[in-house]
Order: sequence, then structure tokens, then C-alpha cells
Amino acid sequence: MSGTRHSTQRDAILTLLRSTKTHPTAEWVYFSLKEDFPSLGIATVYRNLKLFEKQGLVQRIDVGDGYDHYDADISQHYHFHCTSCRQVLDLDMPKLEFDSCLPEGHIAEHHQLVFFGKCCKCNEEQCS
Amino acid sequence: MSGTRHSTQRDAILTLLRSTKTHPTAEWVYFSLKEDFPSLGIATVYRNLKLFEKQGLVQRIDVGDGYDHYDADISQHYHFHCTSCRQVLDLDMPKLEFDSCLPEGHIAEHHQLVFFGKCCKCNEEQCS
DNA sequence: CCCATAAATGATAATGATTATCATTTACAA
DNA sequence: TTGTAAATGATAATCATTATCATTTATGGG
Repeated sequence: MSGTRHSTQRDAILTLLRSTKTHPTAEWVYFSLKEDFPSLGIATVYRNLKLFEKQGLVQRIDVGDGYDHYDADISQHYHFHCTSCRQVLDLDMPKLEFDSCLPEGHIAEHHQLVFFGKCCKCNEEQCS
Repeated sequence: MSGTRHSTQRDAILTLLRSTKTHPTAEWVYFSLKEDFPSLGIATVYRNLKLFEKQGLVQRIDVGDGYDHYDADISQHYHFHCTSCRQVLDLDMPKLEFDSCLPEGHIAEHHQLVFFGKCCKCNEEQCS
């Protein structure tokens, strides 16, 4: 009999992901939960993030900074990656319909749009 | 006196990149040039790809497959990543103007749009 | 043409995020 | 309560990329 069992750690990881808009990395999740779950292993975090992604509970965002970011908001939306402070921010922007632009026979299941630049905070602070 | 010197390997890497539309990885470039440059080292490929990117001669494309892809076509265009055959294809699609959609104070230098799905060939072949 | 010197290379070790392994713990149905 | 298979935690392994360093090479000045 195969199935998924309940696990306290898994619940905690998903709950944490759903409580933030910062699109955390596995490492961030790990250290954030360490306080409440001192015995938590980093492998459990990676394992469950991958599982959530496969189950469609979260989406993985790759902004090319070397880390996988995870977002519990699986609604269609786009992101802004500040190349100065490294944050990944949500954008409030309507979904754009591109499918008619794809070559004949190509079928897109989803698409990802990421803006790179400096956020308002970093622009003010004249970060290099 | 600091500057850039001429190098046969560097020329070959850039020439190869400019001769293809397949958005190759460092590894692909390395093995492709091995025939003509048996002594070529993989580090030289990585080094020069990074250099080209910094110089703005090529753009790096991250589709989340674990590899950095490089594209000598630095014009504004978008990509389609076939999750079946793993290819990265160019899309002929006009540049979309999003800047007015960004939050106050945010300045985007560039953006990246990637579609994920199956290309026409893989759809025909009923790849899983 | 010949050096001096600093850039570039090639071999290889190191890095670092992610994944695999495996013994132990835990959930849960019978 | 108990048998079991899933889940965990510790840790080794993986693998793309980067750093190190001795050697080679390009290039400008004499």
C-alpha cells in the first residue's frame, strides 16, 4: 500500500512557506525552522520542497542566482529580482496571453517572467 | 597596464557560439571544440563564457535545468524550453513593454521570459 | 628581433547547492 | 498492539561551476 503519511516537519515547512512572500531558499527555510525543530535535517527540507513542487503545492523560481527559490503562491504571477539586495519580489501584473505567439505545434504548460534590476529601496540607497 | 589580449581559444569559443542557435552549455562548447583544440581545458571555456557575459557579448539563459546556457544573440528575445527534449528554442515574438507595470521606484535593466512545455517534435512523438 | 611582463591557459583542487544512501524513527491500518 | 512502509536525520556523494597555480603565450618597448 503506497501513500503519503502525515509528518510534523512537512506541515511546518509548508506552513512557513505559506506565511511569507519572500520566496525563500531551502537554506532559509531550514534555519527559520531550526528554532522550533532543533532536530530538523536539511535533507528533509530539500526533500519536501521537491515533493511540494511535484504535487503542485508550490512553484520553484529560478532567477539564476544559484539558489532554488520556492513560492507557495501558485497563482500566475511574475517576479522582480533585485540584483543588488538579491530579493525576489512579487509583481502585481495581469497574466499575459502569449500562447498564440508560439510556433506551430508547440504547447506551453506554463511560463516564467522575471525582471532584473534594482528595487526602489536599493535605488534610493545608491547601492552599487 | 591592464587590458585584454588576443587568444585563439577565446576567438574559437565566441565564433562557435555565434554559429549556433542552440544556446549551448559550457560542456557542449568544450566537447565541440575538442576536435580542433585537443588541448583545450574546460576551465577556459567557463572563464571565457563568463567574460563574454560580463562584456555583454553573450547572454546567459537560466531555464532551471541545472545548466547555464549561453546565447550569442543579445537582441531582446524570448525562449521556449522543451521539458521533454531539453532544447532551448528562440521565439519570434515582439518585445513586450512592461516597465510601466513595475512598482514605483523599481528599475528593470532587463527581463527574461521562458515558456516551458513540449516542442512540436516532442508533441508529435508522444514523448512522455 | 628579443625581452619583460602580465594576461591566458590547462590541470586540478575546491566550492557549494542539491541529491542519494541508509540506519533509525514514526505514522497508521489491521 | 504490532507489522509495515513512509519519513526523518546524518552524512556521503554528485556535479556544475569557480579558484588556484604553474606554465605558456601575446604584445609593446627597447
